[in-house]
Amino acid sequence: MSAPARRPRQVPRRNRDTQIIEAAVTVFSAKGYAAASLQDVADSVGLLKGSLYHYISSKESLLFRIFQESHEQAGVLMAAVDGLELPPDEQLREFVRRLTLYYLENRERASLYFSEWRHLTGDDRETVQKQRREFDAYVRAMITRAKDEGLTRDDLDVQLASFYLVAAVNGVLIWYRPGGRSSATRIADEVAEMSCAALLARPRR
Amino acid sequence: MSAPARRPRQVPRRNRDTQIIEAAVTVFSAKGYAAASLQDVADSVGLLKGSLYHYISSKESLLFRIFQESHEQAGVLMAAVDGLELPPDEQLREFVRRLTLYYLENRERASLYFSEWRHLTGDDRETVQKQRREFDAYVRAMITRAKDEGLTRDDLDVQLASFYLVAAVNGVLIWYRPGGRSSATRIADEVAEMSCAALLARPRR
Amino acid sequence: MSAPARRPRQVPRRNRDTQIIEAAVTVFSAKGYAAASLQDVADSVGLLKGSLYHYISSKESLLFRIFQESHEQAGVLMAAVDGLELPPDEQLREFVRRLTLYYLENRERASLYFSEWRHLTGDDRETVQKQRREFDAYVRAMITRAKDEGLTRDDLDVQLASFYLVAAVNGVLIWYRPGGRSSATRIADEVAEMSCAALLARPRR
Amino acid sequence: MSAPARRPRQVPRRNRDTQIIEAAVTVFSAKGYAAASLQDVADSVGLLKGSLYHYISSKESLLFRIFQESHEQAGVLMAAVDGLELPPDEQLREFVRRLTLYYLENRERASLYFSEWRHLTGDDRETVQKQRREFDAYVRAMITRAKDEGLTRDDLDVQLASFYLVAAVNGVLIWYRPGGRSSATRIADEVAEMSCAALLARPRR
DNA sequence: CATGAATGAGTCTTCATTCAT
DNA sequence: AATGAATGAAGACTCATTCAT
Repeated sequence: MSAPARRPRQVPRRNRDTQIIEAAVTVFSAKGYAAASLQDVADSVGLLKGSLYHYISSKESLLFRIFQESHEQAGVLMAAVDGLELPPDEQLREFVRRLTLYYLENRERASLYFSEWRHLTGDDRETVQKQRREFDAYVRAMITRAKDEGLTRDDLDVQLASFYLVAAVNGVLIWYRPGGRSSATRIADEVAEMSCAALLARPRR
Repeated sequence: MSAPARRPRQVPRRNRDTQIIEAAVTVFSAKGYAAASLQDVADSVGLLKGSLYHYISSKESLLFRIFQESHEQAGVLMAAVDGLELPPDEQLREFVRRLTLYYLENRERASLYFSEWRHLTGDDRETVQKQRREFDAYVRAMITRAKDEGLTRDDLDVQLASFYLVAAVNGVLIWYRPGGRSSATRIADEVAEMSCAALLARPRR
Repeated sequence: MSAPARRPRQVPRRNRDTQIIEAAVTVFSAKGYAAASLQDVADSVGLLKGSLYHYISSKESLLFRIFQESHEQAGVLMAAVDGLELPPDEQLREFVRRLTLYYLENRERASLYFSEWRHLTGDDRETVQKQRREFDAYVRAMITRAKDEGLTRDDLDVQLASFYLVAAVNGVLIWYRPGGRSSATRIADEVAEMSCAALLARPRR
Repeated sequence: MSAPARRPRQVPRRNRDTQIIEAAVTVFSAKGYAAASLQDVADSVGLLKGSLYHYISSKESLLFRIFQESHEQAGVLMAAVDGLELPPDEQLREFVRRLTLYYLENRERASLYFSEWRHLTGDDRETVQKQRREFDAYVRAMITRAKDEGLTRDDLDVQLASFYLVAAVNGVLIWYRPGGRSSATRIADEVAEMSCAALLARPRR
């Protein structure tokens, strides 16, 4: 009794919030949002189910927060690529390369972003859809610029091409399994190469 | 007398089995397998929840049957493409075109196949994984042949390229929304064009 | 079409009724009445579940009919033993011997009789309870006679002794497993020997 | 202040766990495990069906826990009898007496133990079967010892006799109804007397 | 902050029973 | 007699969420 009140947790308390989000990313990504339970999340941060509600307001809000993080990171990536001020074809290659790398390093988060948006409702859903449209618009603009400069096939359907591009790059989330023969950089280079080849006119090399 | 006039029930009977599978495809695809309930399926075919069990043995088995249908259809498609006996590059183009068309016409079924396999367990899961590996092997073989005949970049990573290809084509399931400006054939042609461009060396055109 | 209408079943139709009861005895005895399903019974006679209702009016009635058969057989046994007109001690031994043999030969039926009466309701239940009381009365009368003739301990509690006897003999239903070292007759003799020793005063042997 | 006045909840709390087990013993014993529902159990402890799962992990596990308690109590009983270090014949009598008393005082629990083990599956079942074999082995050893010291009939079949003994004593669970003419001790004495008479050679009295 | 007990609605599944054919 | 589709009620179990302590 005389012992000074000690923090009983050995787990460093700093940033329970972050811990919870990370646990949720893992759990949701492993089982799918709908099939995952908050119990799983609570278990993996060493909290009781009920205690989670000190940090989140609902299961859905937890998902939303994960999405917001992904969105921010995508924003950073786009800004960084823009900052390079490259010509459209090189920008495209660089964008694909960086996006691929980002995916490889954040597979769980990114997978959630593309497969579980369905489970958001109301405003959360609209927010995310708007953000996704912004992302698409960015890609479309980039390709449009390339086309305007004659770097693509003349008859390229920009909308279709940008969808194709995004899906092809996202694909890495599905098929990549860590520990394969190719390094992340190698994969990113290859994906960028193929994506550029798909969209751009033959470079004179 | 020779053919007694059969009252065709006003309830569109005849193939409850098929009805149920189709309803399940729609429901699972709309809400996700885990979030969808058999209640939803039962409602949409006009049966009580419990009555479904005359036709299925479990929710998972229903998913599995949907998968098996998709698998069979994919088999038909691969056989048809093989039957054309085309050179590798043209075979690739034709394969992508047909697969895209198939996806566009069976969006729900095909989406399930790629996003809900996680919810299969035991033998069902293994069966599906084996089938998926067969599909991948088919694609890989096709690309390998193209590479062997010098139709691709010399340093193309076949494994990586085949993953990329499959994902890019699958992508159509994510972004295509019916009623858009482009016809299905147009889309299929474009997707095939981009996919070939991504993988094959520049043809002399 | 020209072939004469044949009985399609290879299973000899004669006595579906009996078949069903026998199947029910086996199924109920294997799983317990409550846990057994009519599906199981139907399967094991090669009928559909719904078709059973041509032969039975309810699951409970099926149980009741099994009980009635057991009751009749017990009646036959008691009558046969009575017919021997033995002195009480020998009658007791003979009764136990024959009852034991009957149990060994009708383990499933007899087990049901002692473990599943709970699931009868209303009149069925009362009927069976009355029959059981008759059986008890028979045993009690036999022991009373033995006591009256000084063949038992003087202070034997007849009621208690008859319960004990019945339970001890019934026990064979629990522990006997066919294929053991002892023959049925051997077991019956031993059980009779121990039962008589338990109840009767030491014979001068 | 030193001992803050705790409001003892009006709901008789304190050991929900124990309450639940006891309610289950009563309910399972009254209706049979298979026919009893957790609803019944929940009702009788004043909880919602789903809330039971804070305390149990499944219906079967609840049954298993009941069994484990019975097993422990049987262990205590055997140890106590062993502790008396009696000669085999007196040990047998004492064992039967105590076991009978235990049964009379724990009729529901003990009945479950003998009639519902069928509904355990997997490891639970094996555990219980092993425990039952241990119990049988104890009884067999006791009778073997008696036989070795010439206290039984020379040709006694020990295995058969021990089965008979156990069944005869268990019988009390079936026929005893509280409130009868005989006290528990009286019954226990009588059962012990009859059981010893059944197995042992006639003492010189 | 954290607990842990409790809720209430919902999920999949089973099954005795009915009935038109 | 037999089928097989359908019912309706119930059962075990799960889970997001709340709240007194």
